[in-house]
Amino acid sequence: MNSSKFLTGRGRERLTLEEQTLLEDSSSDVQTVKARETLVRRGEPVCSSMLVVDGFVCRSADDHRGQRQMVSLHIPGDFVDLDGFKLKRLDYNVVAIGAAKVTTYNHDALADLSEHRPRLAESFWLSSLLDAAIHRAWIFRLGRLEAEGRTAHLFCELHARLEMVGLAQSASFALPLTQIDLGAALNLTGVHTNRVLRSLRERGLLTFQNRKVEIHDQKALAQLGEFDPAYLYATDLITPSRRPLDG
Amino acid sequence: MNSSKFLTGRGRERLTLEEQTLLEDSSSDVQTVKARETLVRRGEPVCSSMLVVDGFVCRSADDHRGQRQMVSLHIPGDFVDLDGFKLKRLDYNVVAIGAAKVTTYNHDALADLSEHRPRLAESFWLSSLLDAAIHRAWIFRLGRLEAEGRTAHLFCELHARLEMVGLAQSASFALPLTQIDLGAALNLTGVHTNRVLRSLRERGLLTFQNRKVEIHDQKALAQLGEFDPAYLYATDLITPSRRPLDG
DNA sequence: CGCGCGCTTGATCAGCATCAATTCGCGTGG
DNA sequence: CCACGCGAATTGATGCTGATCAAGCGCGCG
Repeated sequence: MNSSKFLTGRGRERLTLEEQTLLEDSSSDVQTVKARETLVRRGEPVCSSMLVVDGFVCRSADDHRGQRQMVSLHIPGDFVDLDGFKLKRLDYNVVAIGAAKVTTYNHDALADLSEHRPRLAESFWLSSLLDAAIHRAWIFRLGRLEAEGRTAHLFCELHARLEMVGLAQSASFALPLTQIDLGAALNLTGVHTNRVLRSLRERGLLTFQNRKVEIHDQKALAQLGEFDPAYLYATDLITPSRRPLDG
Repeated sequence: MNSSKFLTGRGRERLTLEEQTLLEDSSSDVQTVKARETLVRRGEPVCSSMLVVDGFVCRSADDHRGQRQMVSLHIPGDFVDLDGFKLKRLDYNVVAIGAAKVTTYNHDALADLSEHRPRLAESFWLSSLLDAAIHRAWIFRLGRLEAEGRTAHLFCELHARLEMVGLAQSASFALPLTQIDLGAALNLTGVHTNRVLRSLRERGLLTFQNRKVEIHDQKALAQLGEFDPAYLYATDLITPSRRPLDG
């Protein structure tokens, strides 16, 4: 595997090779974490931030009865808790979904980098802005779509995001979530998630089996989920049409 | 009214007076906008960002049937669309709620400021991070709480945020939302919002009448809404216990 | 003074939760 | 090699939360 691979994503393609290398050199060795492992607990002070190298990691919050709400889902190339760099503690738990690989960046190193390399600081900010945009899409999804639409929308988002970092072959991708995990993201019970998936399968839109998604009718799926990928700012990020603070 | 008043909020109390003045000098004159006015439309290119000076402004996204989902609600001192500075277009509509006053910051001016004043750039980033944290609370609220809890949680959040900028007298504050607006934030119909408000009133928790909220039992309200204000990072922001990048 | 918007209340309906039971796949140990 | 155990998937029956439909009320404003 190309060693610079875990630096792509979230607009970091726009950094110069030197900047990418500088960033990568500040990261720790790659650590492998187990499925369902809680990596950081809500409220704890943090002094480093985590980048997903392989697999999926989510942020979640628990209600009074211990029920989990997934508040975001991160793919390779995503920082999971970059906000900890500025806020020094997290308002969510960080939990691995399936086995995953991560690297960590010490906050001292990040402070050093962002002080001397404004473009790196800028890319951190950009990453946070994309996070927020994705959060807004999740709010929209929970609020305005019903079960099938929510599910369709999430699959469209994941497909689009994975495609941006080269992890989706045309219309299929690996997704190591259980149906209950999916429900925790979509605010559905496991039982109902199962029924929705069956419906989507029977309608010829997609299959989700053996931790693998195959999208059979992307257009219909996007329509059902009212999915408009504009909020992922894909073209803006990958094509550096106009660089900020720089000619 | 103190002219520096509209600079407080979102951690900008931590800036030096000089930095606050510098920022304020970059803003346009205060503009008054009408109730329900759409200030920026989703997808349009933007070249300035807006700070709320007085009143309330929300971000919203519409579904296929034109139904609005409010994705965030901004109070005086909040930037509404600072992400437009980096992303150059918005993934949401900006809509005034009730009459409001705003100032705008030209993106060129912001670029200039953040280039020469890293602490200002940092405060912009921090503001984005708080936005994201609030988004996550909204996701949690929509996902894990039912109607009464959602409503309680939102009122707790608004009370806490308004208190941070000195706009809540102990347990009451102005809130120029209709019940339908509230429903658009909470994902409830106007009819059900009305029933929930009645229930909360009858239980002695709060009243919301004549665009004014009075909280009668804050503790019970917080418990019903499972509200933990940690995600607002209030103490961290107002008490500069440890300044980043600076002694 | 009447029109419209927001608030209020009642009746019915639908989406999804909940409860319950069975099956399937897979790793583990006898 | 097979019995066992456990988590995940699947399916059926029933109930609750909140949507929808409908109607009346209060009040500010043109």
